Amino acid sequence: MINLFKMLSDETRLRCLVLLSEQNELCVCELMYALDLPQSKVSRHLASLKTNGLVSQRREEQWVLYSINQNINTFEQQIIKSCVDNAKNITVFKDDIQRLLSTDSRN
Amino acid sequence: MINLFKMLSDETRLRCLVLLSEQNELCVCELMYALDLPQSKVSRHLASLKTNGLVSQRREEQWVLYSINQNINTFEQQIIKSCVDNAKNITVFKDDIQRLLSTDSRN
DNA sequence: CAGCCATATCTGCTTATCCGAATAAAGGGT
DNA sequence: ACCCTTTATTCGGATAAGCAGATATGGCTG
Repeated sequence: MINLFKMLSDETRLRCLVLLSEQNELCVCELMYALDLPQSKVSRHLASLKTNGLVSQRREEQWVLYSINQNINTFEQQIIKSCVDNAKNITVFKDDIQRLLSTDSRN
Repeated sequence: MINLFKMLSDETRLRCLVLLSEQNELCVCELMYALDLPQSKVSRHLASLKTNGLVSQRREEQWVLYSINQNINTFEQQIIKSCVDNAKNITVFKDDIQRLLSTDSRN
């Protein structure tokens, strides 16, 4: 539990998780674009989400696609779902999704 | 959200919240006893839970009784409930409750 | 009012977390 | 082989968080 909450207590990671929950799979550059954050920051936080088992990655050509790990336990699912629901009322998260959908940010 | 998760990402605070969820009201010395932790640690973490609006306190004679703040929002309620449910499967938390109930730790 | 108990806070310290900038690695296309 | 794009990692520094032990505060009791 502690580790899950540590992962959720950083804004960058929370925003990544919310976007990934909405979108199945996203590459780092799409997340960078949607979050409007520098590459090293996004990549670093995705790495820690992966280390803690919350996301998984697969490579497709030059991109690395991240998604919510399908093997997370019920508790983790519950909490993340609550976050995603709650995020719908919060400007930051709504803006992220707006930006994500606004253009094709993967080149 | 971030603040809630920061509060939940420390073991001492999480254990306090779980105990308080089960027991309505507890004074610091009961929590110290149940958690088997030094007074300053328990008090410090209760203070930060209070600062972040998760618990409230009232004084009764020589004791200060803490309880889950009744004004927390739906999201916070949801998350804390999930924690309490999940804690039922985890040894640390079960032991805390055992110790709490084992004697009258308030003098 | 002195002493006791419960609790809060301060002090000095250690460790964890986060950051941007720079560099490395890995694949694709020419 | 070389360059370009995408992503990962390393580095040094800044800030935050956590701790134990000591001290302070505040109510109660004799």
